[in-house]
Amino acid sequence: MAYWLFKTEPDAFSIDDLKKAPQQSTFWEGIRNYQARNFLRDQVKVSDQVFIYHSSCKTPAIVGVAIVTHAAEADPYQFDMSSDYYDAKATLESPRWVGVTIQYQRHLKPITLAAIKANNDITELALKKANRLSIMPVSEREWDLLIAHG
DNA sequence: GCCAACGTTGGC
DNA sequence: GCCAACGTTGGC
Repeated sequence: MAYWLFKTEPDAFSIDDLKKAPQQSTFWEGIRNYQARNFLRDQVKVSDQVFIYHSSCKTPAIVGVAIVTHAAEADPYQFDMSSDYYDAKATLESPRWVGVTIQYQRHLKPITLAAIKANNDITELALKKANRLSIMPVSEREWDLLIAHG
């Protein structure tokens, strides 16, 4: 089992939206970054644990935990010409973009970016750098530290 | 709203 | 395959 951090803009889709969704689940669509795509396609597995992180908002923070309930599938929006996520180079035979399905687990007392940056025990997490990855791995050690901290 | 950091594109 | 120009992300 592995641990991940997924970024989302709460104005677009927040952890509360996830909690309110049917089956408290959602297909995590719209990832259009190759490094993030590769993680989703190759490494994110059912039962992996996911930190939900709110970005581009007043207080950027890890706000809760979700669990992966379905491994990577083609993101249907890449084929939808009316979608912002449409990609003319993607084909049904070889989809370029994928998404996974996650289910809400629980809220956490928000672990703010400021707190993470100030925590000298957290050294590997890509958030520490000016990293714009929307899907990033979290080591088991740092996951446990963050859970205990928050 | 600004802007630094970084990813992507495209000409050569 | 290099790299400049451009676009996007995301914290502040």
